[in-house]
Amino acid sequence: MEVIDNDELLSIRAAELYYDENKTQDEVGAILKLTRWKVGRLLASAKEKGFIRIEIVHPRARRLILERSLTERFALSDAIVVPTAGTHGADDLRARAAQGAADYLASLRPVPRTLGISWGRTLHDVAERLTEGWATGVNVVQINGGVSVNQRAGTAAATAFEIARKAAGQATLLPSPAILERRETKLSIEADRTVAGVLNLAASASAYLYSAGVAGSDSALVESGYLTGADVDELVRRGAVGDVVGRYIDAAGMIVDPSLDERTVGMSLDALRSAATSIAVIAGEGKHAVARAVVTSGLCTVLVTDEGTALDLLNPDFPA
Amino acid sequence: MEVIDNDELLSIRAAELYYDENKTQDEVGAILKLTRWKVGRLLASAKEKGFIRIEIVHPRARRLILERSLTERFALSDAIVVPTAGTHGADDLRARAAQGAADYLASLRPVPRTLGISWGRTLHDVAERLTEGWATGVNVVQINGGVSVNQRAGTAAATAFEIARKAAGQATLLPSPAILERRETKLSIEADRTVAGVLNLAASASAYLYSAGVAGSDSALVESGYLTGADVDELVRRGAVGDVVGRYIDAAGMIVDPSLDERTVGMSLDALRSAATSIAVIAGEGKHAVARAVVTSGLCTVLVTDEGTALDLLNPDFPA
DNA sequence: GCCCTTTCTGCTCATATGAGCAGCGGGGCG
DNA sequence: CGCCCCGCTGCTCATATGAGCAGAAAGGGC
Repeated sequence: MEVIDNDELLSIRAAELYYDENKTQDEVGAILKLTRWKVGRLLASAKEKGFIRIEIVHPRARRLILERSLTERFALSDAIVVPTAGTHGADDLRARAAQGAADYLASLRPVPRTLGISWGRTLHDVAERLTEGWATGVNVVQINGGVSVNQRAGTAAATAFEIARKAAGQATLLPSPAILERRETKLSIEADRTVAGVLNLAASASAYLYSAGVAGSDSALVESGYLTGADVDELVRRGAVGDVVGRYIDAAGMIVDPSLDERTVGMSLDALRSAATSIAVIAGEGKHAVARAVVTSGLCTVLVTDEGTALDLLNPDFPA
Repeated sequence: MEVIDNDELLSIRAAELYYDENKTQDEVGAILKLTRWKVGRLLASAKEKGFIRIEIVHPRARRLILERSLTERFALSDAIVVPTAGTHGADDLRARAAQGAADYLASLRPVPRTLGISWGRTLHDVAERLTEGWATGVNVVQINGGVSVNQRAGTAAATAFEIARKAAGQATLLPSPAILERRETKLSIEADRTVAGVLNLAASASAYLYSAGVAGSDSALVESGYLTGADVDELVRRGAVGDVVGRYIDAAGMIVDPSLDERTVGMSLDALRSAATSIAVIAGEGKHAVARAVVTSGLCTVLVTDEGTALDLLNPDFPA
C-alpha cells in the first residue's frame, strides 16, 4: 500500500487501521509493510503523544483522572466528577451531578445512621434520583433553616422526606426560618427545646450532604424572601462568592457578614468543617468560585462536581 | 467498592477503569467484584452500544469508514476523507484536504507519466504541500485556460511549475484565456498549433487533478475577470451549482449554459469523465452541492474531501 | 576512516484478551 | 408440580499484545 516514511504519519495510519478498521497489529503490519512489533511501538507512541483519544460517552460516566487529581490537590477523601459532554444548559449539568451524588450516597460505606442535609434545587434533584431502598434505616435531619416564606414552602421539607423515605428512615425537619430579622430572635429560637433538639441531632449526624448557592439575585435565599437583591449585592461587594447552608462566604471560605451570620439558623460552618464526612454537590459554570472557596477552606471531605468546575479548580493559576 | 446492579452502568464503570485508568480486565473485575470474563463482556457491550468512542486526533488522520462508504456508494476507485475536528475556517479545511490530496498523489501507483491539472486556490495548496521529489519525471500539463486578466496572473502557471519541479518533470502551460468573448475566437485559438498541441497532450494525460468552484460571486472566474457577478447570478438562476475546470454544471453534472461552454477553452467534461484516473479535491461547507454533482455525474474516479462533505454526500436523503 | 555510543529492530517469552463451550438457573408452559 | 428452553456464567484454549533483550544500524567525535 502507501509508502510513507515519516514515523508520526505512519503511526496515524496504523492507528486508523487498528482502531477504526479494527484490524490486528499483524494485519496492519502487513498493509503498511512493517513488522507487528514496529506497529505496536507506533501505536504506543501515538497514544503517548495523545493522538488517540478514548472517550466514554454516557451521562453517568465519570472522570476518574480528574477525581484523583482533586482528591490529591485538595486533600479530599473522595471526589466525583461527571462529564460535561453532551450536556445542554445548567439544569442538565446539575441533574448529572445530582445523579452522581445519589450514586455516591448509595455506595457510601459505612452507611450513615444519620444524614444531615441542606436544601435547594440541587438537593431536590439528588433526592429525586436516589433509588427506592438506596439504604435502610438512614435518618435524615435538616442542618439549616428551611424555606417557609413564599410558595416554595415545603420543598425543603419534601427533599428531606423523600431521601428518608427511600431509605426507610425518619426525617427530622428544622422548624425555623433560615434567617431571622433580629439576633435575639435567632438566639431564643435556638434555645427552644424543639429546635435545640434538632440542632443537636444535626450536630451528631454521621454524614452531611449539601450544595452551595451563587451569590446573586437568583439565589434561593432571595427567592424565598429572606434577603433582598440589594442585600446580596452588598454581600457581593464585600467579597461574597456564594452561600453554604445559608451562610455567605468569601473566596477564602470566611463568613462575609458576621452580623448576618448571627441571625442565620443552622449548623455553623466550623461544625461542618470538623465533620468526618461532608459531601458537597456543586456543579455548573456559575459555581466555580463557590466551589473553589468550599474546597480550599476545607468545608467538604467529598466533592461532587462537573468536569468544567473540576478543570477550573485544578487550573494551575490558582495554587492550592 | 461500589455495588451497582444495573448492567449498563456497570459496563460504564468497567470502561472507566479499563480505558481511563488502564487497568487490566482482571483488576477491573477485582474492583467491581466480577469475573474477568464478565468484565470482558461488559466492555464488549459498551463498545457495541457506542459508549466507547475512540478518536484519532491528528490533522493528517483520515476517516477510513467514510472513505469506504464513498467508494462503494459512488463507484469511485478511491476516496480520501480528512477529519474536520479541530479545524477553524474554510482555509484550514481546504489545507487539510490539500494535504490529503498531496499525500494521495505521491502514493499513486503507477506513477502518472503526465498529469493534467486545473488551477485555483485548492490546487495551489496541493502544490505547496507536495514534498520535494514526491515522484520522478512527472510532466504536468494544464487542462484549462489560465488566469491572465488581473494581478493574479501567474498563479495558475506557478501551480503547474511547482508540481512539476517537485517531481523533476516538465510543466506545459495552456497559453489561452479561460473564457473568450466570442465562440469564433475560441475555435480559432484552439486551432492554433501551440494550443492544439497542449490540448492534445492534456487529452493524453495518464491522470488528472482538479478542484471545483462554487457558483458565486467570489468564484475565481469572477475574480479573474472572465465573468461578472451578474453572469454568475444568471448561471445560478439556471441551476448552476459550481464549476469544474472552468465549466459550470448543475446538480446533475450537466453544462448549464452551452453557449458559454463553447467559449470556454480546455478539456471537455466528457473527456474528463472518460479518464482512467481523475482526482477531484473538493472540501468545505460551501462545496457540498458541487461535490455531489461531481461524484454523481461520474466526473472523478477519486474524491479527496473533508468529513462534513463526505457525510453530506452519504446522507440517505439523496439516494445515489 | 575508525571506533564508540546511542538508537532502533526483530526476536523470545510472559501476559492479557477473546472465542467457544458445557453447566446452571430461572421463567414459562403443560 | 415438573419439565424444558433460553440466557447467563465461568471455564478451557487459541490468539493478540506488551516487556525485555541481543544484535544491527546510524550518528558523532577524533
